[in-house]
Amino acid sequence: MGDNPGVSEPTLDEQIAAYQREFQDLDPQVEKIVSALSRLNRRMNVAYGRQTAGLGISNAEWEVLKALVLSGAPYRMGPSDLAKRLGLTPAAMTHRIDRMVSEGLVTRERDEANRVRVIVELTAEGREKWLEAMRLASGFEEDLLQDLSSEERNALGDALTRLLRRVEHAQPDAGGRLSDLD
Amino acid sequence: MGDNPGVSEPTLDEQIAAYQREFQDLDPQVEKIVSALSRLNRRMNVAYGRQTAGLGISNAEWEVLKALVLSGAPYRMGPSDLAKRLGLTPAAMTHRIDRMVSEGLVTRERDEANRVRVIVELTAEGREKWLEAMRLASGFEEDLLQDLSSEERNALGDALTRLLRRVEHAQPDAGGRLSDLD
DNA sequence: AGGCTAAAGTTCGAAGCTAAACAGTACACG
DNA sequence: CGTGTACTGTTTAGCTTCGAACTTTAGCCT
Repeated sequence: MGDNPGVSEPTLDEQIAAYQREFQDLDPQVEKIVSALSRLNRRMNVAYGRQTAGLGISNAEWEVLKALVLSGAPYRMGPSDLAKRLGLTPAAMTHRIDRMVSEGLVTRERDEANRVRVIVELTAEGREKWLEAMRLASGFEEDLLQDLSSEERNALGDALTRLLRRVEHAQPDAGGRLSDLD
Repeated sequence: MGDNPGVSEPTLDEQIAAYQREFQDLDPQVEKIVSALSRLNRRMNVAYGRQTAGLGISNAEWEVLKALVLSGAPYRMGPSDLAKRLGLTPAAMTHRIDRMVSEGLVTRERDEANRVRVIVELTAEGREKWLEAMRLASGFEEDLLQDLSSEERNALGDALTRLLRRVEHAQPDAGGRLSDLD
């Protein structure tokens, strides 16, 4: 009895057809773009998750490593800045840092110049982990775009940045804590 | 003291420049696409979240409504099928359905033909909520793509579906519960 | 039939997150 | 100076999720 095809993974086109059946005022061209975007992003996150898991770090930890590396040498940030950057509450950041300190990926110390602040700093091991993850990720990304010519890549990048600009302008970040990592 | 620009929201280009500084083997064209994809997706999810919140439902609930509507009339699915569709464990599904039943969005009843199974069915109110959310979402999406010509939209949709096909082939869904909604 | 295996859904305990209350520190201003 | 105000990071309580054990039912196999 078990097999029930079509439930767990409808094709993109099937899905769009279903949407049109249920909601006529839908531009299939628009919906195709939006659905593909969403789906693509999710698959990619799964792929990243597997790669980082293979290195013994979680996706969450990888995000912290990325933020620290992107901040540039000497790879230091305060917990609140990290939290803003990752789109988390400071509370969540506290726990994440706890974990990462105990795993030797970062250190945490008080800022002697301003004793309210805490400095989270990447360790050599953390940097190494980031590098390994980065190698895997960039390989995967290169692979993903393999079918697109350089012109197509340019056009794609251009279209996406235009969409991004639009969504960023349209929404003045009312909530406060919206920006986050990629 | 407070203001610390550049920490909470680096420009896409700034970010890519930083990546290149730290990791030379990186194709900026590729990274631009990937970063824009990720960022764009996140902003869109935030926007969806606000819209559904305005309707009194959570993003999580909206996903369930979408899955049910997409399944077609009579808008019924089992909890496990829903869970697979949304990429959740059955345990999480149980609780979500509890909530939605108590809010009148769906009903839950045993399948008399096969008493192991449970049937989750959309209520009229649930369908109405879906419709309202859909109207908002499609308006937002139309707005988002406003700057792109029809040719550009076609090219974008085409490029994205090609990427999607590639990522779906490259990863044979080894984990089992990977597919989910958009 | 009688029992074995498989599957659906729920329940239980642990992990991670959020929002809100709570400290501790620095700076401004009377 | 000393007090008020703002800001940083941690703690606490509640919610959602996951992984795994458990219950109930269905179908198979001698």
